[in-house]
Amino acid sequence: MSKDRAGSAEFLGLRDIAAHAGVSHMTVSRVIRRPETVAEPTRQRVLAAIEALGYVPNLAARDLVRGSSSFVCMVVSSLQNVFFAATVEGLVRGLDPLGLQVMLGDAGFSAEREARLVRGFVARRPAGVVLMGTDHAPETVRLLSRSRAPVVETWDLTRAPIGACVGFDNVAVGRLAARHFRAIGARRAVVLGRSTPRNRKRIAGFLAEAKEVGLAHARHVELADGHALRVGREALAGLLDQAADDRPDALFFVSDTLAIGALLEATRRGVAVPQEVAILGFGDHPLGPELTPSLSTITAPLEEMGHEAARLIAGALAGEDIRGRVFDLGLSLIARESTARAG
Amino acid sequence: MSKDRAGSAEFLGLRDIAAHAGVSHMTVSRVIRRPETVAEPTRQRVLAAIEALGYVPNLAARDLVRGSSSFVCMVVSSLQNVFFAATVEGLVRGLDPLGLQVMLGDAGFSAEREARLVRGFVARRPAGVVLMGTDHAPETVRLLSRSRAPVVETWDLTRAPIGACVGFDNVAVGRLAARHFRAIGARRAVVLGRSTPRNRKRIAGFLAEAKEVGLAHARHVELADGHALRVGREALAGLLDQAADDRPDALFFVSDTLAIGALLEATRRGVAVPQEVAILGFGDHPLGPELTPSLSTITAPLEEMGHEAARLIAGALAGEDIRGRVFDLGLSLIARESTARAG
DNA sequence: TTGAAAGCGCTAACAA
DNA sequence: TTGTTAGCGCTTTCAA
Repeated sequence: MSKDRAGSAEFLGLRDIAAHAGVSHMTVSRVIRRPETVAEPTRQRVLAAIEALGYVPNLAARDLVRGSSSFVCMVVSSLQNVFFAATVEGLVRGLDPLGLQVMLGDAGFSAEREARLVRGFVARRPAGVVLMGTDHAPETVRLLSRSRAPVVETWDLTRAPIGACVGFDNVAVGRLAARHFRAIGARRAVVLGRSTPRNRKRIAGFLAEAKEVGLAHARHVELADGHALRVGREALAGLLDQAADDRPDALFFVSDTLAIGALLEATRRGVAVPQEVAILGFGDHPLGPELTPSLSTITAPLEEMGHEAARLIAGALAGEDIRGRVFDLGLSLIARESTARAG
Repeated sequence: MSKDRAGSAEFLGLRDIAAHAGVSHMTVSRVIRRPETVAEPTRQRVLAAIEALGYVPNLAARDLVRGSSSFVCMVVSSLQNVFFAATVEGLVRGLDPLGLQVMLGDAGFSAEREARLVRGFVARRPAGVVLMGTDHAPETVRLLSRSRAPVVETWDLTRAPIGACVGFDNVAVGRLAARHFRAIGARRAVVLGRSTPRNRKRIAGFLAEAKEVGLAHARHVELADGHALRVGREALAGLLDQAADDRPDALFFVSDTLAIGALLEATRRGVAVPQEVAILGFGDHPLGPELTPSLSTITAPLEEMGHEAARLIAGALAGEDIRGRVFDLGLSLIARESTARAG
C-alpha cells in the first residue's frame, strides 16, 4: 500500500519553473501559451527551466479555469466494427491538428449505456461531443442540451438534431437497394437485418421502395444479434432450406459483414451468385472487392463523416453557431459482381 | 462570435445545489461521494436539489485537487485494425465497472507520434496509461517514468517494462510458425511482413527456428505499407511469378489480414492451398474459419490482454505496486485447412 | 452529522 | 514586458 515510491517524482507546477528561472509563474504560463508576448531572453530562460525540470503542465487546472477541456468525447456503438472505426479515425485525424484529443466510449448499441457515458463525458466539460445515430435516451438529449459543448450526431439524419448532424439517409439506403434489385430484374427480394433504430430505417426504406417499384414479394427477415459473419452465413442457409418456390433471388443485408458471411456460405454450397441469388451489402468493407464474386455494396463516406464532425466542432470552438445544421453526405451504390443482372 | 446563446444554460456548481437544499456545499459533495456519511433526510433534500437542477459535477475540479483523473489513456497503433480493436475493447470493458473511461490516441505506428500523444496524456494526469508494444521513443519512457500513473505495455514482452507488461512473445510467434511449417513438411518457407519493431521479432523468430529445425531455404520477404488485403494479394502474386524451382511452398504472414489477401488471390489463380502453398497468419481474424480453405493462424488472447491491463491498473489504483510485473499470455496455433499437410 | 477554511495549478484581468 | 491578485469548483482537514 506504499504510496510514495522511490523514483516516482511528484509533478512540478508553474511556480517551480518560475523559481528556477527567476521569474513569476505568470511569465511561465505565457511562455507556454503565448510565447510571442514574452521577451526573447526571458523566454529562453524559462524554456531552459521547463526542459531542465521536465515540466508537463496540468491541464485539469486549465480546464477548470476555462470551464471546458480540450478533448472531444465520442460514443460509438461498437469499437470492433470496422465501419464505425472508419468514422472514429476520421474524427481523430480531423481533430489532431487542432490539438484536440478524443475520448471514446462504447455504448454497445444500448441507449441507456450511451446515456451513462454521456453523463460521464459531460462531467468533464468536453470541447465537443460526437454521437452515432440520432436515437437517444431522453436523458442523453437533456444532458447535452444543457451542456455548452457543441454536439454532432453522425450516421443518420434527423430534422431535430441536438446540435449539428452529419450523416446519410438510412431510408434512402434501403430505397437504393430496392431500386437496384428492381433494375437487375429481381423477383423475390429480401432485406435482412436486426431491427436496431438505424437498421429499421433501411428496412423500411427497402420495403417501401420495393412496393412502389413493383417488387411484390419483398419482405424483411429479422436477424439475431451475434457475430455478423456467422449470422449472415446462417441466414443464407436458412433461406436456401426453404421451399424452392418461395426462395428469394436477391438479398440486401444491412451490413457488408453480414453479406460477406452469406456470400461465403453461398460459395461453399455451390449456389451461384448472382445467378441464383444476388447479394448486396452496406458499408464497402475492404474485403468486398477481393471476394469472388466481388460484393456489391451501398456506402456513405464513413471516414469523411468523422472528418466533417471534426470540422464542425472546430467551427463551434471558433465561435460559430453550428446548431441546427444538417449535412447529408450522400450515398453511392458500388455495383460489383454479386448483383450483376440477377434475373 | 456570440458566446452566450439562449438555451445553453451555464453549469451549476456545488454551491448552487447547496443553496437550493439549504445546506453547505460540503454536504452536497458528501452526498455525491459518500452518501452514507450524510443523514437520511438531509441526503434526500440534497438529492432532490441535484435532480431538480440537473446538476452534473465538474470532474476537472476533482482531478485538480486529487492530482489525478479518472480516465485511462491508451495509445494504439491504428484504430482501424480489428486485432488492436479487440484489445481496446477488452480494456474499455474491464475499466467500465470501475467508473474509468478510456481516452484513445492513434499513433499510426510512429514512435514520435506516440511520444506527442503521451505528452498530451500525461498533462491530464491519467489514472493509467496503456501502450501497444514495448518499443518507444526515449521521451515516452521519460515522461511516463516521471508520471505517477501506472503504465501497462501490451502486445509484446520486455525485460524492462516502464511499468507492467501484459503481452505475448513475438519471437515465439515466429518460432511457432516455423515449427508448424516443419511439421507439415514444408521445404521452402517464407515469412512475409513489414519490418515494424513487433514484426521484426516475429520474423527473426521464424528465421531462427527455421534454421534450427532444418528449413534451409527459409527467408523473409519485406512487404510494403498499405492496405493489408491488397499487400497480401500482391505478395502472393509476386511469389508465384518467380521461377518455379525457387517458389515457396509455405507462407507465414505476420497478420491474418495479409494472409487472407494472399489466400483469396491463390483461390482466384487456381493455386491449390495448402497443396501447392500453405498459408499461415496471425491474429485469428473472424473471417479465417469462414474461408475456403479456412485459414490457419497463430493467436494470442487479444481481448484478454486489454482486460488484464485493466485489472493491473485497478490494482495499482488500489495501492498495489505493479511495476516490473510481466505477464506472458501465451500463444495458440489454430491449425485449419490452409496448412493441412503441405508437403 | 455538518460546516468553515484552505488550497489544488492554472488563467484572466488588471497594475506596474 | 512582467508581476500581482483573485478565483475556477471541487476535496481535504479540522472544528463544531
